[in-house]
Amino acid sequence: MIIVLQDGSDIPVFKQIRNQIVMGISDGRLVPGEKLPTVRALAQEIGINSMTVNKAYQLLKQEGYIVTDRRNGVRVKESIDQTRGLTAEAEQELARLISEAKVKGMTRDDFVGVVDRYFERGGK
Amino acid sequence: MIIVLQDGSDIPVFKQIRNQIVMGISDGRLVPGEKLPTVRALAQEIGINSMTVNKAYQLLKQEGYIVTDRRNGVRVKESIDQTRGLTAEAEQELARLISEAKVKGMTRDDFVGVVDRYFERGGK
Amino acid sequence: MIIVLQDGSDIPVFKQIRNQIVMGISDGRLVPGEKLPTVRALAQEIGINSMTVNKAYQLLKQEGYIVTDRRNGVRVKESIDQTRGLTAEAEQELARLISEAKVKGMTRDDFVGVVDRYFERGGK
Amino acid sequence: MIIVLQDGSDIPVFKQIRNQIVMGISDGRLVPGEKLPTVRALAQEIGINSMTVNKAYQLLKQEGYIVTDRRNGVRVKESIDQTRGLTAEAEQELARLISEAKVKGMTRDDFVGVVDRYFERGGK
DNA sequence: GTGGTCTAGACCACA
DNA sequence: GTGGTCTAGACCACG
Repeated sequence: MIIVLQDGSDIPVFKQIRNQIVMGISDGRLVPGEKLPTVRALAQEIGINSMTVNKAYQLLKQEGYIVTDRRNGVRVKESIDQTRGLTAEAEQELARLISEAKVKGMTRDDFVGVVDRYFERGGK
Repeated sequence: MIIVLQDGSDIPVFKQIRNQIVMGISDGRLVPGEKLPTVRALAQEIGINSMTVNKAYQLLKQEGYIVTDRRNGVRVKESIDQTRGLTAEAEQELARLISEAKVKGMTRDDFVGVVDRYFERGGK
Repeated sequence: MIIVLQDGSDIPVFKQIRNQIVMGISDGRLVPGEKLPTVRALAQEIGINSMTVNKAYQLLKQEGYIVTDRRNGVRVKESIDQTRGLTAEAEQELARLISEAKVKGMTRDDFVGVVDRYFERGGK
Repeated sequence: MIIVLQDGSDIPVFKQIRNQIVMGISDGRLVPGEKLPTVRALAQEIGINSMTVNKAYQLLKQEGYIVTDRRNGVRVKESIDQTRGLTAEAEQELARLISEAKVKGMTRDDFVGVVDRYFERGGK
């Protein structure tokens, strides 16, 4: 799996990495148990400092998406918690996106159309 | 309309103001043509630096949500562009939220349920 | 409030800082809303790098003990979640401590005696 | 007695082994004089490097929980020191756990309730 | 060789 | 001036 960083983005690099890995898991490009690149390898591959990669991995670990282990390196967690709900933070973001959609005249069906487009993407 | 700042939020204050005004327009608490408080008045009301309010207004103006006028002060724009589409940035954020929902086991219908909950809120 | 680092400890510095601040809140030496030293100030005071202090503050923020804000600096959170329960991790540690106590012949009352000694310490 | 390693734990493997053996002695699953598996046997059983098992055994020996003997292999010590006290390190950890409990609103009785739950477990 | 920690510097957006 | 991010290097315990 390839990580692509946006250059002038206001999203910090470590969060871009985190986001892309979560999306990779979501759409099946990364499968449970799969080994991720080592901190150093990924850092070199995308040309950044290894502490930044480490920060991304720490975040993913804390969120329960991966496990890190000196023996096995870094792996996608076998069983990710199926809470079937958004975090409060994510829901708030969604509410904002919906507000912005409405203000530009999008109907509920317009919006759900976009949702469906992304929902059908990738694994399952 | 009342602006409420979250204390320890990681969202910058100027963006919180901007977001709340957009949401106010979206749900009808602010109507086209309605006069907004002056920079100084709003700054004092919520107890922050007026530079910060100014920044929020500049952003809203640039995004086409409000118009400023030396005579009339700041008003909600009469005709906000009805592009009926999300910005590329917003769509990318939505894609990320959907990924996170999927990875936690939410189905398309679960997600659309949340969308509907927010869509029915407020004006229109 | 003074932070004292143990030199040869196997507990990382950032965690020592985190622990001492939590204990400070617990025994009333730090009160809700109280301002903590800035990242740089604390770093200089205890003679370590500011990134290490930052790491400690990030952890405390994530755990809900403090709020950080560009306007106000760092403050003890006003309302810390009163879950009235230990984390799974903490409970596991306690279980281990109890095992070690039992194996050395401590009775339940011996152990509760030690608990009481610490429980009565500091603000309620 | 079966040793189970936690996959993504931040506790080093050798310490996990040490802890589980101490807990085994504490709750009676291992009795004084009982023979433990050889380093090599245990290493193979749980699928790790024998250096790691060796490290755990060395630690247990140094702490006075087991004795090693060229003829008899490794055995649980017949008479473990009944100091009836916690090590300074353990007491410090307990103090920290109590702080964290208090800060989350646990009362002394709440905490002692958890202690009792674990104290009644297993032998004695 | 791995992840984890720490340092000494630097730059940035925010307020 | 504040927190937040990032770099380039280093050291450590673990396995």
